[in-house]
Amino acid sequence: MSPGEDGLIGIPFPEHSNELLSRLNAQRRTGLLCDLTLTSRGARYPTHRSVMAAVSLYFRRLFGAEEGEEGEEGVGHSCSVCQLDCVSPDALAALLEFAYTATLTIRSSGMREVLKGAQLLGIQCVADACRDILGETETGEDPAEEAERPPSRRKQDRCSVARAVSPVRPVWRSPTAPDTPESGLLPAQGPPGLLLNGGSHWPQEFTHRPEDTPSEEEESAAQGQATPQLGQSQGDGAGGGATAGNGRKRKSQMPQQCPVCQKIIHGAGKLPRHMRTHTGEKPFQCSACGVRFTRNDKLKIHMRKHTGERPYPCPSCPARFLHSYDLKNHLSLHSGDRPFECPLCHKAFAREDHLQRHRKGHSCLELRTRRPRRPAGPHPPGAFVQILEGHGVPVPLLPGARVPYPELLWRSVAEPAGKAPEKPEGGSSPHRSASVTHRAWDEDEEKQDAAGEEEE
DNA sequence: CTGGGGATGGGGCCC
DNA sequence: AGGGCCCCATCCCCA
Repeated sequence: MSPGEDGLIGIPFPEHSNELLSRLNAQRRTGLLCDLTLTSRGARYPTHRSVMAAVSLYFRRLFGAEEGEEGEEGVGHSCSVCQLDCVSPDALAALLEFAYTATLTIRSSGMREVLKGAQLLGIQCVADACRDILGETETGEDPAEEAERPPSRRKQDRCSVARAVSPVRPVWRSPTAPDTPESGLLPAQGPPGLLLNGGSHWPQEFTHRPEDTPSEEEESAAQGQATPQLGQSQGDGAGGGATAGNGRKRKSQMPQQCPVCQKIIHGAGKLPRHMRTHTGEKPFQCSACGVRFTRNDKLKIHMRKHTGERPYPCPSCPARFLHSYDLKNHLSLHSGDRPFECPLCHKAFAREDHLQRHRKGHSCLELRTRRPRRPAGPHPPGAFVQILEGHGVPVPLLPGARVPYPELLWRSVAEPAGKAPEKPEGGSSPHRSASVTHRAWDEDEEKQDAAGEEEE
């Protein structure tokens, strides 16, 4: 195609932020490029000013990185060590870990210290998470501002203005004045809580994730709320009628938001289970081999290895399985069913994940020049986007391969209106997705046909 | 590259 | 409300 002058093309790299953070964390661990050392009661933590300023309102103020303060000479320019004895070493370590990994890993017993540290440093989402877990509510909430918050952006609630007023002042040391702790290096108005007076621009800014790109979780949450009747389709049509037919009728009540990742967890009592994915806690230990699990139902299945129990026998052969879904997969072998067809090369798979793998890899390089007019099999939504994603961007089309409306493809990538590939809309049961996806497919097909006819 | 088994995490139903 | 149990989707690993 001729990119020419018809506008900008935005190619998203979803992994970039993770990789960036990961590399920054590696730099922190090795001390590379660290220009700030935090200390607490003798413990020293090398870190990066820019990261701390990005995650902490306190440091942002301190370094003059707050919006509109660029002109000022932030105190941080002359400081390389920040003594934070008011925050316990463990809490400080946890907060730093959070800053560089977006995951807070702490013991329950240390929660209060972390909360205190998060309040002091103006790391509001952590403070909120700790408060949630501790069952506390933030004091001094301004009902007026609360009412102003758009209800659809709950995530921002986590980033509300820090109002915690702390009497504790961190102590600064500078290489030039190592022994003059409070030598005017503190922000004029002290700790972050004191600095703030309800500045309304701050909640938007203070977040750990890009604001404009809806997260997976948000999307799924939004989807769940917008179309609850679709969300229950999980057991409806999973290939071959594996379900007993009674179906799962409705979302369970009480969806809860994870204070760490903001994901909406559905089902009463499921949040603690989810939280263990963040904390890494594995309270369920196998008495036979000592392997630990985050969930007791997983331990129970694990125990089948020791007992030799394989409760899912294949009716057609002697095979027995540990899991019901293994049997389900296995049964498709007997039936010969291959309901998952690659829309590019039409190769069929018995398992959806195998199709996904096939499409993600480079195994499917054969682009059809013309699709069947009304495909019999299911076709995932955003198939064209996946053409691009499957082969990297930009697309190294095979010689002779023809893609009508290439700009359409680019636009699909640049403006992923429906977050195409990760999770096929409305689940992935082939029968269900067929009805959902045919529309998108047909639209594309019409355009494609039109283009094709033009060429002909 | 594909087939197959296993692991992990989320959701629904039930108690 | 919390937890047990089950099913599901997805990912990883190995042959």
